[in-house]
Amino acid sequence: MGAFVTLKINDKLYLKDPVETELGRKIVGQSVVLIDKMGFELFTFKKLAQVCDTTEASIYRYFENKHQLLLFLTSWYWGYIDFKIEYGINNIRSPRQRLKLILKIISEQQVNDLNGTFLSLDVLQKIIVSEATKSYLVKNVDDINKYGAFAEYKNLCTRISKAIQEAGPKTRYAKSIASMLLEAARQQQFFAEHLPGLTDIRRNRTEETTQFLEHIVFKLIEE
Amino acid sequence: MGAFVTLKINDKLYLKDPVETELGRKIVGQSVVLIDKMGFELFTFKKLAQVCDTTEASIYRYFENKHQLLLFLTSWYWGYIDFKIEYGINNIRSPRQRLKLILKIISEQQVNDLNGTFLSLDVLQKIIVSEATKSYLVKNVDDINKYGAFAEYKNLCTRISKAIQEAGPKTRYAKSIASMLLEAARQQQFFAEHLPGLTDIRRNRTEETTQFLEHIVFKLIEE
DNA sequence: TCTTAAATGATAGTAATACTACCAATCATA
DNA sequence: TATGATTGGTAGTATTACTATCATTTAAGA
Repeated sequence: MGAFVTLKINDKLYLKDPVETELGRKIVGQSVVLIDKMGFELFTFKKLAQVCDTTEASIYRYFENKHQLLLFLTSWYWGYIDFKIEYGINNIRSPRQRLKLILKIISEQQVNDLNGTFLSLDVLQKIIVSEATKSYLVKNVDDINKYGAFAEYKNLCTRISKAIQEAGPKTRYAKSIASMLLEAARQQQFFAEHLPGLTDIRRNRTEETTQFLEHIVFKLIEE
Repeated sequence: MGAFVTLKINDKLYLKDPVETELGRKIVGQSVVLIDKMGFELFTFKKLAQVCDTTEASIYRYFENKHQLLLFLTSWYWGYIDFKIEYGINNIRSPRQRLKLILKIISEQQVNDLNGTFLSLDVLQKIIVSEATKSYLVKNVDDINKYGAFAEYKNLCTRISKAIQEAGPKTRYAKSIASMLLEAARQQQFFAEHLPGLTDIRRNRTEETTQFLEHIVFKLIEE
């Protein structure tokens, strides 16, 4: 896969499609590195312009502001994960096995299989862990939701919810369980790294997060 | 309870204890209202000074910056919740009933039983839902964690984790389950309000969140 | 009551942020 | 060769996030 993934992203998530141009891809690629380095709060378009050898004005031609860029990045990531799941579960018969694979994909360490693409998946995943919730925890969430800014995330959540229902048709609260798992995957990873007192998962042990998710999901589903 | 709750907060969470002075209490009380109104990103000390009829400089005498204020508010809230749980489960014999009460307290709509106090609990709870994760999702999380900024949250999490162990001694991943529940309580509430496609809980139905948490926790614990 | 220290007010100033506007230069294409 | 799209470069503005200084008020103790 990797090199030939081209995700179509909601065109409200940019002013001008960054994937289409050299500069656009550079902006997106470098933004991931920079946000990872300094955190979203200290990240600015001015600093991004410097590392891209371009100007602030040029970046503003692609994205209205840094929050829109964050929406773009998160949507891209969730779109990628959703694609990976779709591709992966395609030929798996057992609903329980499908669910297992889904949990693995949403919680495992992503290796950079995007050779030749404009962004490195492993760094993107790092910023997803610590910054993705900021994409929706904003005052104008309802406005940006209206034009479909969270479509990729919802798709993914719906897919997981369906997989839960297939593995356990009588399971209650399937949607809530799906979103809880999706959030928990990142959250427990963050806690393991920074607030270890809040989790049983150990640092740099993403496989333990997968195990945790499996453990709870198979107790929650009901046939 | 209410009127006589005096929580001792880590003194690294302020420059000068706001609870001690008239102005300090006004700052804290109004900050909650203002953050609720405009969201944490648009909230500034200048605007806060205006509604408090004071100056920016005076506010900076209490808090280093708005993030420290957020840490203060969240710590105060978790301290309060922890106190409420301690007080509530005191005379309950059954571990399962204790656990039930805990889930209720962390997920139910808080009524403002703090008459005569400087802040309104119901509004504080609203901002906890949408802003609390921002207290730890910052680049310098490790530094602020070192001086105990998250002590109240950890205490609460540990208490819940223990309650889980008491209700189900063989339960695995008790800490992770505790933090997951604590986060899910707010998260599902936020989704119900703003992104209903991600949850089974309906708007303004906090009792459904409680039911959801109960449903899953009693499937997860093992005797 | 006088004195002193603490708390607040008032004002000013600085560096950085988050943009917007404008025009010139380049580049691809018809 | 003309045209339009893309980018560069510069400038400017309002706001943010502070810090510093000094005057005034208030509270508390001798």
